[in-house]
Amino acid sequence: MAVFLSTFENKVDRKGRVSVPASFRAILEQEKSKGIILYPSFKHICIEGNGDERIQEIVNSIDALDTFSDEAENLQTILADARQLTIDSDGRIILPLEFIEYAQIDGAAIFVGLGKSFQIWRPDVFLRHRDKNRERAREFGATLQIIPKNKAENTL
Amino acid sequence: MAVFLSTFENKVDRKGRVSVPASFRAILEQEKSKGIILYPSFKHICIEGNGDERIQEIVNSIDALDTFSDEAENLQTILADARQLTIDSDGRIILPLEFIEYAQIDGAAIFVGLGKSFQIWRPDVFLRHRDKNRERAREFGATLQIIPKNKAENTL
DNA sequence: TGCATACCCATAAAATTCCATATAATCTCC
DNA sequence: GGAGATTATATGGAATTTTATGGGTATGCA
Repeated sequence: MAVFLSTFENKVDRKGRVSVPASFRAILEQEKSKGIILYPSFKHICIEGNGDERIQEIVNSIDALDTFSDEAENLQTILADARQLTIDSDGRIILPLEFIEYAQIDGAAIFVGLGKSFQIWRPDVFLRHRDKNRERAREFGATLQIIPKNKAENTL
Repeated sequence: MAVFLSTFENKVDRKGRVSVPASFRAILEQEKSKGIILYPSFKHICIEGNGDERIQEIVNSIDALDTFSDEAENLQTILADARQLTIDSDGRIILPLEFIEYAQIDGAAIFVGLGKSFQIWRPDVFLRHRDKNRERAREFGATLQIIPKNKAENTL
């Protein structure tokens, strides 16, 4: 399985266009993803990104829940806030204004690979976030649990 | 399968006409849906909408239930209150007066993608609803369980 | 006739496609 | 192994197409 890796900083022009890193595009293509799904992060001031199979998983999860439950509505919030964007022939997407505003992006954006997904940040905000994370990791020591393949579960 | 995603605000003119978002139209077309089916929401002050396919699922659900159960009656109410509307050559529908009144729509409407269905709201009412949902989702976001693709095959 | 609906057209804004170029990465042949 | 050639990537701008929306007109039914 190919994963989103590394970070790339690209420019965002006046129209909100930004190149998707070539290596990310290659992964999406391999997944046969028609486009790219973006939605605002719950936790951070950044945009979360996935191939479109992730959305299928969310829709299936909603179906498995009681239609009127709070859990179903929580997941529907993601769908309502998400946008499916097509990658143009030059490998670019247009960042919708609401995402540019939410992530405070202006002139440039950083794509951060997180394995199964990626994030898009305003560069200086991301650098501060990374520094904080590194410091915390040093403090507590990174105790990463590797989950056996057959027990892996997805959470947001 | 394509899903209804994102939110779009469109104007409602004096005749009650409103453009169906192009991406929603594309999904209905792909489903070969003859039109668009709307009915008032049980839970919220808004209109629920979907293509023929989803209605077929609701009909099948009713069949599977005890004819005299409360749940069957609820679902039958949906069918009784539902209207099938045609999308005109410009991609618009005419919102029936009873729905405009129920959802208190006046001048503009927001289409909200929820995966297999969507909702139509009065904009300011929806914004309040969304803020509430976002807050709750953020609270519980970390525990949202997404069903992995291979485990979701046998739902619905 | 009067109201509701379908159909047609015009236009402005937004999205998409196309083209050009500069820079970085890769290849090829000597 | 290295210089030049070739390809891929990122980026800017312009042209074209799609979408949203307002208005008008014909059609039909009560």
